[in-house]
Amino acid sequence: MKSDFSNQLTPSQRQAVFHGEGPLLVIAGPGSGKTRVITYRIAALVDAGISPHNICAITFTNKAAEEMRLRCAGLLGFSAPSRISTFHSLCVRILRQYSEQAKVNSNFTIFDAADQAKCIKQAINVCELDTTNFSPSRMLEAVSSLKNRLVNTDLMEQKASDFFSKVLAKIYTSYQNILSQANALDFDDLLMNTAFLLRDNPDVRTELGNRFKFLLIDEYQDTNHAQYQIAKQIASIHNNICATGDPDQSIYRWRGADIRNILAFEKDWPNATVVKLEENFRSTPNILTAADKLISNNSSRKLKVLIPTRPSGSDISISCCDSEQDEAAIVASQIKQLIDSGLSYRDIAVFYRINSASRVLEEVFIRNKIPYQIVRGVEFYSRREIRDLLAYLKILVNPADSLALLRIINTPARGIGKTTIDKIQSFASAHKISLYEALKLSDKIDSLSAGTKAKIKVFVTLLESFKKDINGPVAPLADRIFKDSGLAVDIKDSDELDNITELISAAAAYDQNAENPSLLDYLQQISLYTDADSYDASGDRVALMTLHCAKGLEFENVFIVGLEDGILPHERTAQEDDQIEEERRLFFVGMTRAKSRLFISFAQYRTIRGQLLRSIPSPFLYELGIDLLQTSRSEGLSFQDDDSIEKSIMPLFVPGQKVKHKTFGSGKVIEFVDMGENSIVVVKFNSGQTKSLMLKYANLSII
DNA sequence: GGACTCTTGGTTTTT
DNA sequence: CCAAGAGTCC
Repeated sequence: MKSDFSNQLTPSQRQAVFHGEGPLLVIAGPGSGKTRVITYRIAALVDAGISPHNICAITFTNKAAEEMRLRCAGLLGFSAPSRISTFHSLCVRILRQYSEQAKVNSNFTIFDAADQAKCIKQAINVCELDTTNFSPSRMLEAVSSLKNRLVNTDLMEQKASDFFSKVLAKIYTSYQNILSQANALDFDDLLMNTAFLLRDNPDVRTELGNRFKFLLIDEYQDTNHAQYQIAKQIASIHNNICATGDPDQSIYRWRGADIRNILAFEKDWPNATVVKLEENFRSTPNILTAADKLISNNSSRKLKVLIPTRPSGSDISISCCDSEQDEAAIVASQIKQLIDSGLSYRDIAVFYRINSASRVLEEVFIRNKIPYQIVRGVEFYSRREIRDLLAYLKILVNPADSLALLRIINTPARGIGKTTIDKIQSFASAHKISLYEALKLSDKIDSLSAGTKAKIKVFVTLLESFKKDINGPVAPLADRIFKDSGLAVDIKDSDELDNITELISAAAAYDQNAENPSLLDYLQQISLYTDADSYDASGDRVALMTLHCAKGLEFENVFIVGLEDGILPHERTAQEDDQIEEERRLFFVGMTRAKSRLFISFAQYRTIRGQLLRSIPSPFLYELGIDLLQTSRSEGLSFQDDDSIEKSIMPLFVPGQKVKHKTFGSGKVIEFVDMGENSIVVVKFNSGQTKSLMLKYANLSII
């Protein structure tokens, strides 16, 4: 078998694939065949006599895991599968298996963002605080960051010294209480609890270390502290850890990812072998050169070169558009040209910084009959009708999940309204029982009328009647609940019905394919599933997605839209240099997805929250080392040739010149980019902010 | 109890 | 601009 693929690999790839025991770090640039190396490494290990059961590979997304599983099965000839999954998925399985030591109930519900939002609001209320001063999203972010850094509530309460930390500790504790009452874990809990489980139980650590004798982790640059600890604990038993990643592609710092994990790998594993994969098999030199110029503006990085292996290709196209509608139309027409030249829609992707940017593209694509597919974050499972049906399933598995119960107690309407629910809730908290138990005991709640009690009884009987089927396949149960609960009658439009049908057929597929199918496992797995995982490359459609979603993918032709200051880099990141660097990496990731052609565009006006605002090209554009004016002209787009008027003002804005701006105050010119009428002045204001301003609109005065 | 209107506030990226 | 929540009316 070795000979089967060793000749398909470069020397450094071969070194990584056939590396035996001991820690291994693969620093791999974009398009270097990193995923392929991991896949082959698994095969090579099996070839060398390691049982597939003893291999654990961790990918960044479910989609990546699925693909790797398929490829491995191909290489290994469908022998027993290795454990290939995301960190979260792995943790769910570990927590279920060692629920006792981890101090959780194995039938826990996984709370998603919407559930979390409800819980944090409740927690803020319980603490008698105001959600205007302590905004739910901010507090949730803070709690999440604590968990990612493995700070539990006890530790936080000890450590909290200042006012904000004390408040946060209080909210954190009551948030955790609410979750534990519902027998629920959020995404971060999955990691934190697993990390603690491993830390506090040497037996479990040894057992898992022996089970997963080889641990491979992809996208190591985007692991957070909790994930880092989990990996370290498991691998500490045998040192057979293989991490792969690219510090230049770290784009999840905001989610707790700690780039230091990959930078410090050699310190953590002193005898580590380091393999660099610098050859790029994906993109043309034109694209790589520009991407390299861009990323070299980042100061905190491990120097790495991109070695092109492909022949030279087309220039990068940069389009200056009037508005976002104009931009979408230009993208559409460029796509049509590509199609006319014989390419397929499936070879084209459009990337944007923020999800909301997809709307105008969709509208224009529909008008122009361009088939497309939006690869979005979570969408499908957050649809109302889907959540309703899933809530029925959840309450069957985990009766403590009051959030699910509250969702369906009167959906479809069955005459159990707010007043009744309030009464049941106070009964439940008075007797320290769950909402569902209180429902069952509704006879004992004196304040309820006989009619209401009867309605509750019908509802409880309905749920109980579903319970006898929870050990069977999921799809028939879901179908039965949909019909018998009355949800089916409530369905208004055909889209909703389509979604339900899709859910049920997905459940049927689960019943068929899962290793150990059960309703509990199904619910826990789909909680980790996102629409990004549902990207289907088989359809002949243009893929639309955020730059974050684009990670790990590649396309012949890539469009990146909205290269404007405030969008990419996003204005919320404009404050700190390291955040700007992450935005730059994000753009770098987007660019390096392109194999043959790269189209970049920006609009001069953009409607933001209903307001038409003037926008300025992204400072990143000037870092690409491309003559913007020339490129744009060659595209025949809206750059104007007549720049004679502005030329005369130009020499005034040389670097170092002090200027004054109406809103930003005074500052110093750092850079002047001569683009005639569209010239840009980069000014560092005394406030500390650096802004790129369009000369003709900025109304700068010389001081 | 439920449907409707009005107001307010919030606006990045996702496992 | 949009979504969520409060408030109002039947």
